[in-house]
Amino acid sequence: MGLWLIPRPSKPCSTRLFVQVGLAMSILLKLLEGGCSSQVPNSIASNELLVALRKADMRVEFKQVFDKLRENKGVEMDNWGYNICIHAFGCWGDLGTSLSLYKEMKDSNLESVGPDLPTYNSLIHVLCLVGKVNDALTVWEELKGSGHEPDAITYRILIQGCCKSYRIDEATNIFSQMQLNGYIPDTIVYNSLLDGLFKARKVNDGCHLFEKMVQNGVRVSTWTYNILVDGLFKNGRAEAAYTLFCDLKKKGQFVDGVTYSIVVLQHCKEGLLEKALGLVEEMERRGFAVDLVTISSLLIGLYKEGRWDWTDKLMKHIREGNLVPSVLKWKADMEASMKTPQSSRKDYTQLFPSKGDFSEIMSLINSANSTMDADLDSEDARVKDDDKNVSTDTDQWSSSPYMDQLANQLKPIDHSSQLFSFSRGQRVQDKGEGSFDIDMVNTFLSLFLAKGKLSLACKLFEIFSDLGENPVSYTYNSMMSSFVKKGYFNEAWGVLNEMGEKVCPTDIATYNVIIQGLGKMGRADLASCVLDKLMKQGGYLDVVMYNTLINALGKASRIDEVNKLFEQMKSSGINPDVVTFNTLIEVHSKAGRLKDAYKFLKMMLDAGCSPNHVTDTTLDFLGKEIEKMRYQKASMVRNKDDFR
DNA sequence: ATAGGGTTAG
Repeated sequence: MGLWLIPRPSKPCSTRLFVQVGLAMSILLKLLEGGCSSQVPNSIASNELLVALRKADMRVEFKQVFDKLRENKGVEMDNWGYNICIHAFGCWGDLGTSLSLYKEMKDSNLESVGPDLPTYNSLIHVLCLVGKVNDALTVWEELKGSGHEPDAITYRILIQGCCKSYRIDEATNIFSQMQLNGYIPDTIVYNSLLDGLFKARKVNDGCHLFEKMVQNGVRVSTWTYNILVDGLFKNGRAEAAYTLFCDLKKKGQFVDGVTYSIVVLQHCKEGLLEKALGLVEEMERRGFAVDLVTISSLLIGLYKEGRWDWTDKLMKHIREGNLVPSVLKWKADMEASMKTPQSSRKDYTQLFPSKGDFSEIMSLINSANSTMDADLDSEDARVKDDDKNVSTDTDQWSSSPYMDQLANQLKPIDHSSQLFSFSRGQRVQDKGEGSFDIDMVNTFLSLFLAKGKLSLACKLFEIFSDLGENPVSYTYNSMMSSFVKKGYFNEAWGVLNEMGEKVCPTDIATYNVIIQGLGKMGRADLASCVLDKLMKQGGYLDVVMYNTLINALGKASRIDEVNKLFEQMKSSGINPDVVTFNTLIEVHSKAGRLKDAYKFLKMMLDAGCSPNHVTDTTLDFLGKEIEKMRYQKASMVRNKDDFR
């Protein structure tokens, strides 16, 4: 008892819910034990409980009930039960269990048990969640030809999966198919696609979709406007975004705490701290919660401008709740811990045992290799399976042979095949005072790192590791990124190593840092190697990844590859942004391809992408190069004249 | 179920 009464910090769930779910669970377990006379729970009761446990993110308890049910004392799992479990295990990253449950459903002797459309929807969802969007799409294709009609849920899951993995053209395509098949996309589907378009830097398409949404009479929500405001800001349309924000405020609708948070962040980024604080005061006045995310933006803004004294102002503004006081207390505690020289380790270089040179990267590449080989093996297996099906002609008809194949090729414990998932770090609300909350650690880490205070960052890392807190991928990524920036490659690979040992899920940012590191080490060859494997495994590239790669290749004077990658970027449905263009202009200027550099400048302006201060410095350089070139040409002409 | 912070360019 008591185990499930401890609230999981990841979701803002009420303690009451935990108590209720916990009670329900203890009753059900009692019934299953046969401890309560002859009462036997039915499947509906257990399914309801499983759903509740999943929603409350109570993994351990879910597994407990699941295991009990599987001991097969009285309750048979029905289709609904299977579908709930497939979905739940997938949500928690356990693709293996989901797939074996599917297999079990197929092999079941019970007439009433077998995969149905909800099963396939769950499986497709799970594949998308663990980042295997290619597999999800294959299953979907097979499903369409097997007599199963995809429903609105199938379409929603696929569109969301494609958007999150930057397969924006696929997403748009499925969106049209959905409408052709008579389904009217709802607010959620529109919002998902809208966000995907903005994240892929397709501002015009995004705005167009929004207009279409309004024209078609689809209900727009606060989320829609938040996506729009954020999307405009991030795509260089700050003025339009701010105007929209003000209009919405005037109308007094479609504004919430997140809307303010978005605008506050942008102000902080532009160094407009007073305006940001003014907005915080306003949101407080209007009763919107100033949460940890907003406070993080403010803290980073304040610190970058060196204005710690303004935290008093923060205190004044955010009276409600004890978030600011506890954040400040957190900061004080942290600073106190940093002063005490309890460290046995002398300096940060000893923090991460550097196991040397390229071996980690090579093993990374090798592991990518082996999973690729496994895929090839399974490809063979598939061919063989097909042969078998034809020759033996058993009644092994399946809605999705590919799904069966995925389930069959499964190893008992299969974490290796997972590339990276879309799950971001867990959000911690408020663990109480004096605790080192990972989100705060991450915020302060990036503060220190941004100021180049590596040793402070390492100290913090050390303190909270010693406290037994678990770093998340973000923590590792930002540490690695800073080491790479400073040229401490061994330390960076050390972090990568530690990350692997802690089985911390890698995300796309991890790969971004690796590529960045390889580029800085002058190993663009390895960078494109990593990229290659990534693509072959069905991984995806985001805007940052393309930009990092273009930079790495450019610095290595691999201009042809740069241009190839730029084409690939566009054809895969991702629009270049300011960073892309700035990088392209710089790289081409430095390579002496001044005409090309100019071409990209023109392309940038034509695309409606406004230059920023980085563009200015790059153009200065380009201008000087052009000047030099003219001078050289002129002197060449002079020389020729002299010769005559 | 869908949105906001902390990782890319000079």
